[in-house]
Amino acid sequence: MSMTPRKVTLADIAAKTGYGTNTVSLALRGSTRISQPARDLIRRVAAEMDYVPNQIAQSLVLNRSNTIGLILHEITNPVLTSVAHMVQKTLGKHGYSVLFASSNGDPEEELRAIAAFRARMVDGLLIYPIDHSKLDHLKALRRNHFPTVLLIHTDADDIDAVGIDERRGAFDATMHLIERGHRRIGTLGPGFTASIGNVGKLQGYRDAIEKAGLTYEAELVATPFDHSIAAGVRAMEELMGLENRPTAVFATSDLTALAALRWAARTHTKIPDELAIVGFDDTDYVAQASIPISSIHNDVEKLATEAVDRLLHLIDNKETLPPARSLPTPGQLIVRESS
Amino acid sequence: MSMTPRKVTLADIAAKTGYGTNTVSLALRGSTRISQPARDLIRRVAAEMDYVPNQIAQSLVLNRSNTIGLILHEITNPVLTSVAHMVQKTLGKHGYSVLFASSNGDPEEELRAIAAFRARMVDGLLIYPIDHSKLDHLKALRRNHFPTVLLIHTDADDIDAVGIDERRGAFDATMHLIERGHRRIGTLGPGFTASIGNVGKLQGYRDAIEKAGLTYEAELVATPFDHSIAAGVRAMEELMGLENRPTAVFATSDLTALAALRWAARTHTKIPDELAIVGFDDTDYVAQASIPISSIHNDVEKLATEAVDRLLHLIDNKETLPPARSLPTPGQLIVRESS
DNA sequence: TTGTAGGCGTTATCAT
DNA sequence: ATGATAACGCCTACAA
Repeated sequence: MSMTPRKVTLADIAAKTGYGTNTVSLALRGSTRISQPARDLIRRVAAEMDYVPNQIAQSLVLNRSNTIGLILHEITNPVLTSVAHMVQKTLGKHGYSVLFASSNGDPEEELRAIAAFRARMVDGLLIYPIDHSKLDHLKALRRNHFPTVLLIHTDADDIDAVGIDERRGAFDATMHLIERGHRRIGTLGPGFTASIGNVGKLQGYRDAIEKAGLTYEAELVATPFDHSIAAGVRAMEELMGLENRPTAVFATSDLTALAALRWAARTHTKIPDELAIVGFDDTDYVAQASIPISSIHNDVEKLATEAVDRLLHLIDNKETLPPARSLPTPGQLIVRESS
Repeated sequence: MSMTPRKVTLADIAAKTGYGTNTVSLALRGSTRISQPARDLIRRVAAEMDYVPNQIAQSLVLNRSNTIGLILHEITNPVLTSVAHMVQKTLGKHGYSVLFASSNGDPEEELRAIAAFRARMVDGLLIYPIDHSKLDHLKALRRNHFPTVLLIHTDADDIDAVGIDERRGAFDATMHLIERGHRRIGTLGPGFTASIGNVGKLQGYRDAIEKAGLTYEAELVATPFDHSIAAGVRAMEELMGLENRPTAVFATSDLTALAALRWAARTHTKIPDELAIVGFDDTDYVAQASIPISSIHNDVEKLATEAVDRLLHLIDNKETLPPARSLPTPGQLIVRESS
């Protein structure tokens, strides 16, 4: 009957060296209060015994877990994937671990994840919320001095946020199409369903349309029923089946941009002459598509490091609670052959 | 000077209700040892005070954190992203949280992540290791009765593993090309660099070549220098610049398959007549490419749930330490126009 | 320079 | 049915 070997604790080292646990604790943390020889001995023995401080015990007494929570509403999105990656990498350098959860577009799951993380004493939260217009539960966190940074852009001034300025990006993309002479421009979700309040891109599209003196028409807004290319193609069919079909389309994600391209290929529609396409996110897939697609490029690395910096700042100043700051990271339109 | 509100504890509820902390603890956990009225009262008060048990304190005393660690060597890979997503979702249902780290292809980082997670008392580890041939540090975890499941397939019999049978998949993909009449078949990394011992796909390719009585030639193995399509195209140029160029190519990832397709488009090479392509992973991107690409499809959901099940089983039986089991999940070749 | 006592929030054991 | 006490592993304050 084998037993799993118990982890070595401060007490074990104390017993072995003859010092008290607290001397050992101080020595390992390099306190000058402990004599040099004692420190050396203790450290050597600790290394020999393969001692690793129990962070759980540390957390309990220090009231700090060196862990932050990352909640994304969907991990399959390549941009959010990159964000997750950069966040973990950056926080790792600062000695933090990352608890990860995906809310799967379900507000209940989002709440559950927040509760679960708080119960685990996370020091702060980075969250890409499901509904960009329902932020009350997150603002409440801030009011309770719980360090929280949203990974979106928001106009709200009572919550910290670092994120892509989707409205602005959508505006730029649409305006670009208008400048290319298009007067009838469709847009392809997803993200347009009413239940999910992420209307930034739709707003930006509308802003551009109206600024150019064109009229916003609901029939020009198509919403794929899921995140597959197939669904995008189907939505595209609807859009292009209109009596007065658009000559250009702003796709709010690269996946839908590829869907538009796919539809064009199947129907032998010339890109960009008969149909212009602009995407969003600028992934490798659209940049290197059979016809390279124009897209809004976002600096994910910068976004992630700024969000992390902000979060760490909030953690270091959770008592004073610095004024909320919303930092939009502007995207940049990359023009390619598709427009 | 505002203070962050201290979290409510068992003691707070005890004070308010007049019971002892221990009675409160039992009542909240529904012990029948506590009278019905007392339980009701305590639960009501706890709810009113918005009590949430401190899992850190629980972890310390129960010697169990209800947290598992997930370490991937690269999160940008769409398959690993799906795995992460499914793992988190499945474990969430079982009440576990997920600590996530990406090792970025650096063995040191992998070790650091493992240490960091153990210090946080994770109950188990799911890991897609960097080097599939250097598993000693992971086998050591198992020997120490630390529940660990690899997310790869391995022939080793002293470590638990649930993962894609890459060798078999590569074999099937290559054999399919052979059956289509190809005699000179190239293969496109990445994953072939010597430093990273993930040679499963290369082995499978070689197995098929040799089984068919063809000869394995090093010049037919091209390795892109990074994970971009551009790098894949460059590697493809090398491959197709050979004096005796291949008529088919097995791309070990969908991204490189797209790169091959891209190269073909640029050089006006007919697919599949002048060049056949088979990819790996079967993402939406290749299925819906301008020419749909054949690929090895893997059931990520099944893989993730089986890995989680296995891990939970190991956690429940960490003392007895059930015999190691390596469960390959076979991929399925989906034939499309590219071959 | 080192040791002792107390506490972080919870659960388990043993009394009452 | 409920309470007191100790323990998990660590850190801080204070005493020696």
